[in-house]
Amino acid sequence: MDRIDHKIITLLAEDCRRSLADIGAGVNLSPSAVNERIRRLTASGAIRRFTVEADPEALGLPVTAFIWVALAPDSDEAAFRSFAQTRPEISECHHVTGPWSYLLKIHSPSLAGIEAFLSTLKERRFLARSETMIALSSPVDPGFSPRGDL
Amino acid sequence: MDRIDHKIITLLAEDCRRSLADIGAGVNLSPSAVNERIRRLTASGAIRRFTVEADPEALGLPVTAFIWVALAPDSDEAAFRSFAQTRPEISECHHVTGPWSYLLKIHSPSLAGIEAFLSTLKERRFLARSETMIALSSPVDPGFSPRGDL
DNA sequence: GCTGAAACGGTCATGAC
DNA sequence: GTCATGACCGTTTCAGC
Repeated sequence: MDRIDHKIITLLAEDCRRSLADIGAGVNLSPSAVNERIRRLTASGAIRRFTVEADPEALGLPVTAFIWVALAPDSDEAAFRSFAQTRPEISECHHVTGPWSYLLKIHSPSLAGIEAFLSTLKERRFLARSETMIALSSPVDPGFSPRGDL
Repeated sequence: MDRIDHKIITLLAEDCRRSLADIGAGVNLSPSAVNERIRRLTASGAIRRFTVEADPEALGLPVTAFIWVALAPDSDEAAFRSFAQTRPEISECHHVTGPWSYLLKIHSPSLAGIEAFLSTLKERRFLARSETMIALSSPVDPGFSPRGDL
């Protein structure tokens, strides 16, 4: 993972469809050398996946919400984590320091969808308490990259 | 934006390097028809960009932090927004409901980097107050897609 | 939106350093 | 071990329908 690998990842992040020749011109390497580096970066996990950033609104998900979750004392934390991984509306789930257990980022078609999601958390007895903040606008946002089939 | 466009975006999100023929097989369309749809989805902004998801740790950014920001009463909010857009360590910036003005997601090489970032916010007189939470682990996280040159 | 042909680009074997 | 060259072949692209 040297400076060249770094540059390659930056170039791919901007546009992962540029040709190996283009990238090679940017890092003074032949297409095949670039290809080999990309193969290694992908194999090592430095590049997780080639994907598209979509506009959540275009996908019918105009509401972005952040939910602070305090897990119920008797809840199964491993179960919560796998729950989070299987719900496509959760685009992020972080175990964080501070008074809350987890921070979730949710994409939803409507506020009613957020309410329904909170109901699900309650039904499954994960929640001790929670706090929800709605994103009004997002000057910087990676958007949405659907995991699974939505 | 019909069901087929939706499916195409989902398939591209999983792996945007699959061939038009592969995608076509998944949606019962010819490669050229798929290509035309992708072109339209990109032109309309439904697909923002073709990119790679990188592992922040591999890029030397093992620390993920969320910073709640309350803007100083006399601060220039437009300036804060463009500041946020130009700082590569900010991977998300959301204007949110609730007691705080903004939520930032930061990738940093170290805790010292977070401290330095907070100092910058103070120096620029953006901050009334802030609260920082460090991500301990992330069961669901899109990772990092470098904007700009880092 | 499909078909078919042409241009392009990714891939891999080979050889140099 | 890493990289460049060049030929092969799958893929994208575009014209015509």
